[in-house]
Amino acid sequence: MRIATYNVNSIHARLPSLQRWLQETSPDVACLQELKTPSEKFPEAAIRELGYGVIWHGQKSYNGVAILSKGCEPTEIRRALPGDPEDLHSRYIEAVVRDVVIGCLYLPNGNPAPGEKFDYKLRWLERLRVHAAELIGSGNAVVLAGDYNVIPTGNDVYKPERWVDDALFRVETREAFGRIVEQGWVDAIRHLHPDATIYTFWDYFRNAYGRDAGLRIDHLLLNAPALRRLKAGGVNRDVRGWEKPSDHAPTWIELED
DNA sequence: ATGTCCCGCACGGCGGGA
Repeated sequence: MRIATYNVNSIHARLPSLQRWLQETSPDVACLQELKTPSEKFPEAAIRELGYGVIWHGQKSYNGVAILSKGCEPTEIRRALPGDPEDLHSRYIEAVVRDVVIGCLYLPNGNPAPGEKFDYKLRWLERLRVHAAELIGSGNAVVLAGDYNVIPTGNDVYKPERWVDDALFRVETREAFGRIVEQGWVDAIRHLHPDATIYTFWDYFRNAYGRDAGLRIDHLLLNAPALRRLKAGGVNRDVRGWEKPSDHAPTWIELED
């Protein structure tokens, strides 16, 4: 069972690339972020034509998340991260696909930091910590996949010294992410490739992809039942080199059925 | 500081977000 996460940076702008990627790699589950569309304009038919069931939670202009599952419908559990009913950003959707609980998340960027946006990011990370604690021991295999907007360590960025004041790499951000991981979650890609340089994002500026000046910010966190089934994982980095790419590349893992 | 892409608004670039 292959599970992928892909920040598309607009589902409409990215539909040709998304279709090509789904056809070429055929993931069983695809978690999408940054749809940038109201729910009613989500291209449901185009997704279903490729053989995927789908649930989504859109928002005009910003954010937006979706879970696609090949050959079946995701069974929705929730479409908001608990803990703040006044937070209306579409940043979280959760479903069961076959026997795996999938949380699809788009964590706030948080820049500029410090500031209100950074405070919101840290509150969101704390809400995720509380919810992750509920999920981890639920008895199911659980995968929390998405754009975390967190660079976990200096090995996950091309020049860490340039990012120390950025909301993606500030100490507060890494510590908040660490408090989630220490519950017993495993960062699947780093677990499989402990010493490799792996990026999932290259910004559109200054030929970042051509220079391989990237960041690793798209993660799949696994609880123990999921980790026991982990076989492989990686990044479809060539997708970042396609015409009209997202600034992120799809990141995937394979679990035993 | 800059760079680029995408959105809405509303048809021409501009502001906001990343």
